[in-house]
Amino acid sequence: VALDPRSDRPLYRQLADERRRIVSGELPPGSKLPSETTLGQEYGLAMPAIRSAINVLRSEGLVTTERGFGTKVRVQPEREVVELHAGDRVTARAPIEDERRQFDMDPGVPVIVVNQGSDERIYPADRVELSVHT
Amino acid sequence: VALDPRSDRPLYRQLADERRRIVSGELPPGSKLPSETTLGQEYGLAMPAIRSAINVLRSEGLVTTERGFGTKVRVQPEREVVELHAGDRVTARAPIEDERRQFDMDPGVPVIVVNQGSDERIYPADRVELSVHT
DNA sequence: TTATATTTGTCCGTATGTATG
DNA sequence: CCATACATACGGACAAATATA
Repeated sequence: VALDPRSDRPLYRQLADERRRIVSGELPPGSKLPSETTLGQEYGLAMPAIRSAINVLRSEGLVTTERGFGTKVRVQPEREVVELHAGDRVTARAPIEDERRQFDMDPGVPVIVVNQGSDERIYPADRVELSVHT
Repeated sequence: VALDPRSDRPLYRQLADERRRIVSGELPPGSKLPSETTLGQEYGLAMPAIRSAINVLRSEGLVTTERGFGTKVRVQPEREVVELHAGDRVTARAPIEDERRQFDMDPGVPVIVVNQGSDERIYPADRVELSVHT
């Protein structure tokens, strides 16, 4: 909780280290973070530093932010099991804006791309688990 | 190239639409973008808007930025083919900072997680292509 | 080697708009 | 209607890394 201004690490990255509390489950999915102004007062930082830290957590898919409401720990959706078949090739990447809109994806969530021959299927990575048939 | 200040879409997102030039290949991997100050003059925007637009492209894995040098179209590494086996389960997500450092990953690149039983393997998504054995 | 200019990184402060409750 | 909260955009300042002369 103590930020060190003399450290080489920028303050907003030190603040983003509070992700420990999310990863560990101390802050459960759906729980609300303090507002940006509150965080600014608590840590003695101005808006830009606070927003940069939250941006880091958002790009890591750990939190979601809604305008006029606030930032909360992201709730993961149910995963649908998708069977892979012989010859399938799988990659993943960040979606471009069109794909994020099309699939209504949260920031920080990748897409999984499955190719078979010339056929290509795209899935939001947080809504599927690919499984190799036994 | 024409930004519309009266549009509902924020200026930095309109500017990020220039990603077309990267996706289409008009700007090939490795090519350098104009500096932030140059872009600001060209589009009549101040630094924050320019930086926000570049942030979007960076989080989409389309460009990389080096301090003191500038921003260039990201060069994709070679992909190693990794064979999947019966019972493997595959997901993908954004890496947290520790993982990005550990694997020396560019911003905007996800990790692919392969589980088999209690065993878990993690790969940088831009350096592998998973393949289901025929 | 040294020095300088360029370029991005990291903060601050402020103002206005818009969505939510 | 009002208060709260985030989104967008402007401005400035200094530091650090890189490239160039």
